[in-house]
Amino acid sequence: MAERKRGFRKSVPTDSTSIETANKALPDRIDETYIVERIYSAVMEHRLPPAQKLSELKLCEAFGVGRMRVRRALLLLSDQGIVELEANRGAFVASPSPKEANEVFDARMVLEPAIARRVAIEIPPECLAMLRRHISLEGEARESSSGADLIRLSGEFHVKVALASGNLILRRVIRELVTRSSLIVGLFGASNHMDCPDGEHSDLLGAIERGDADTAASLMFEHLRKIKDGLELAPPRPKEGDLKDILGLR
Amino acid sequence: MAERKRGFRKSVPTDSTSIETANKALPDRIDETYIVERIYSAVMEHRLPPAQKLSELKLCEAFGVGRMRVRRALLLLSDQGIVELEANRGAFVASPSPKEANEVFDARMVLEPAIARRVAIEIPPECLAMLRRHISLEGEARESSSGADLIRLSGEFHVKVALASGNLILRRVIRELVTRSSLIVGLFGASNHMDCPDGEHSDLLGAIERGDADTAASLMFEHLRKIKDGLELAPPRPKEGDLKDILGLR
DNA sequence: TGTATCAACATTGTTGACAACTTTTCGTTT
DNA sequence: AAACGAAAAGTTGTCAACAATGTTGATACA
Repeated sequence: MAERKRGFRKSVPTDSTSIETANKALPDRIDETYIVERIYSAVMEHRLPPAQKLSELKLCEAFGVGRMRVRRALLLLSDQGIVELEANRGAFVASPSPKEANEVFDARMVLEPAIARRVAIEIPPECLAMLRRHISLEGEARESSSGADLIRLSGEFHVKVALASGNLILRRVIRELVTRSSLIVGLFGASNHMDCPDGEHSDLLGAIERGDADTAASLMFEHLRKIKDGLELAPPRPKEGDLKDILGLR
Repeated sequence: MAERKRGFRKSVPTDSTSIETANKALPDRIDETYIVERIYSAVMEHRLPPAQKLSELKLCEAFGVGRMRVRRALLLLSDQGIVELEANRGAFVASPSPKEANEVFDARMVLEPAIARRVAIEIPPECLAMLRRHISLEGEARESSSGADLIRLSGEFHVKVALASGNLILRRVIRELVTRSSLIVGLFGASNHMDCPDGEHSDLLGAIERGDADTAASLMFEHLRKIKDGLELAPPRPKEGDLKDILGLR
């Protein structure tokens, strides 16, 4: 995760459990990481749609910082596949191709079961409690049918599972993939949008709780497979310059 | 891809700790990623030691670019834990604490067995061949006792295993961790430096080849554990402000 | 000799101006 | 009216000067 030591920042909410939901107190010193966090959150909550233009000027105004900070934040985001930088054209929220979408879920299906297994083997009690609380939050959001919250919470669950390993590197990796998944679901999510099917998080946590590593891993795998299968990734939609393909030439 | 090749390659002053070994052809347009790649390589080959200062000016001269490019590259590297930025003091090659070292190997021991398992289940023949060739290169380096090569090759093997999954995200994650491991081995590597014990890569590849996923995963795990156990992580060497601990105060 | 202080120097952080490029607008032509 | 092209406007990329901070070395003093 590389927490850089930037001078002395007092109370940057780099917090690790709650993932920066919304209007929080501004840190007294805004640096790249803060901007990155906010854009991360916006993407997770589907408030920033894929391909959305991210104008430097507007971001400068929004955050009240100079262009340099914004450009650095965008560079970091682009390195993580959340944003795409096009030379002389600017930054856009990433709009993953079906191929990339496949790659993201493929990676998740390799990595997350392993993390679930590890967490099932050894999890601190307070993390168990945290995950349980989180699931009940998901339930509430489902009841009150507050879609935005549910979307965010569904993704955050996976991040928190990774966090329960106590390893911030794992958390970082999963967070990146979950955020990209959020874009993917926004693009290819089927009409019957069952993002994270109801009881599955709960089942997974149950396996973790009783230390059943194999089951935890396999539940995680199946859970991800289900989400992926719920996507409509069929037509490898053209991305750029593939007009000939569309028209059947070539 | 490669458009035009202009011949304005700037002369490389080859500073004392030459980051530029000038083996490779320079791209006609140097961007952040190129600089990042070169520093990655230098770290992997132990040509850049931990805590080495990375002066902006020297990097500018070395790569023949403006300060902006260098600063962007350093930002990316710091985000990946390869470089540490200290406000108003500049960039230094990261010098992981024992705690961070633990975290890196911990993450690897979770992720890489899962990748090995996946690769064992399905690997393209040409990747098998590539891995086999790689191992024979390692053998040669071991014979001719060319230490630098062996160090680099040992790390690269793990990256290539990840690459054999066909998933570039996995490759990227592992590459980052392997590079950080390279720093860690440089710092904590025991006197009897058996970086990647002789036959283990070969054994692992054998399991992969015959599709024995469980064995592949467990060999990878044991392999990493052995490397980690070979480190001397015992005394949580102070990093900052822990002077009191050293002096027994507090 | 060793330590504290301060000034000169060196490096990094930031800002603003300008250049390069893209997009939009608008007038002209077919 | 549609298509084309050129000027205008807007955005991004680059650079250099300046400000802020850290480092070094010299001098004074105990």
